Amino acid sequence: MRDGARATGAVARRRMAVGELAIWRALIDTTAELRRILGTQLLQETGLSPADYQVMLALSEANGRRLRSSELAAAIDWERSRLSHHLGRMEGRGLIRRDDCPTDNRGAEVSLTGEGAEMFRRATAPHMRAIKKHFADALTPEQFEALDDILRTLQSHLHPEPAVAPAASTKGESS
Amino acid sequence: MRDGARATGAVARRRMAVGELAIWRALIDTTAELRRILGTQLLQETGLSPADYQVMLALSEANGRRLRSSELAAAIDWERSRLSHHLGRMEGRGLIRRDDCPTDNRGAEVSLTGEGAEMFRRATAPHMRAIKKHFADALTPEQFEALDDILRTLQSHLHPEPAVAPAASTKGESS
DNA sequence: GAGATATGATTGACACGTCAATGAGATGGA
DNA sequence: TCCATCTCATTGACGTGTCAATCATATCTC
Repeated sequence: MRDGARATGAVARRRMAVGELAIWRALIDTTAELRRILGTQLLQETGLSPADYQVMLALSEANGRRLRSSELAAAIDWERSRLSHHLGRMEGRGLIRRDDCPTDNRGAEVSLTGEGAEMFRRATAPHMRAIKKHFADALTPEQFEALDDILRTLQSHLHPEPAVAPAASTKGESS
Repeated sequence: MRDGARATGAVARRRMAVGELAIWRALIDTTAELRRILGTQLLQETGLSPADYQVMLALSEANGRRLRSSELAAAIDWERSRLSHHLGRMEGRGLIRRDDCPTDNRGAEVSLTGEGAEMFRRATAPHMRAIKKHFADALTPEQFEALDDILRTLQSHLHPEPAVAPAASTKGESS
């Protein structure tokens, strides 16, 4: 009786279990704490905020080490206005440059300055070490495997593949 | 050979594996996306931000439904100045009140207004449904169990228990 | 090629978070 | 009692994030 939904195709109408809610809260709290710890350490040791690092990582991995503003926004999944504000601040600090785009006069091409590239280079190793220390060192290979599986499951739940033949979805999400 | 550290007490000096870094990024990205989705929905459906909700949840669960400002900050793990700013905004919107504390003239006692309590009450069910829909419905009981284990492991790694007899730690963390 | 529309990017207003400084009251020792 | 010191809470400055509005250029259609 406790599970509520029993028939195979039944819509799961039961309320969320208290344990599930507790795990949700633990997930949010723990990841927030990890972000806070690593973000503070990154800023203090390297002068770069996590946002700076994300922008510079995308640029340093880009083809030709430069990206159109909107490509950069897509690469790191930011709103364009957020990126525009942030690039303005980073430009003011001399970390990045914005040049006119040769193929589209509306657009801008963003690239690291020499100083920015050097700062990013120096930030990488300490940041990796911090992730290892506070996150990776904690978990066993089995736990990594389980976490990988969980995250893939959550991602495919958030972004269900558009079925090739959209006849009968067994997900029960719609309706 | 692949694991690098073999001797039982050896300090793990190997670099983080690329797979571990990928899982770290997936963890950060996925939780950020979940927070964004749930936060947007909460705000649009109820007019409360996730921060509002957190404050109001702590107040509604508190003994006597009121808390000293610093107790509230501790309960939700916020800096006091952040809380002070946020309470100022919430007070302006009529969600909470600050009264003088009878036992300590420095302090303030925070409580929900009638309107605030009613807004929180109305926000609860939709928010729980959203967490269920986007998070809880995705995972199997086995995945919940694994996630619970992983989060507990991460927490105890972040906050190692001060050993009763602090003689020889086998953690290998220090020096 | 002229006008409607779409797109790339920026801006302004405002909510939010952090840090350092401050004010105001409690506390404890001479 | 008087003063140093601690704690509670707030404030101001500034960096950050979101939303709606804007501007300029590109593109599409006739």
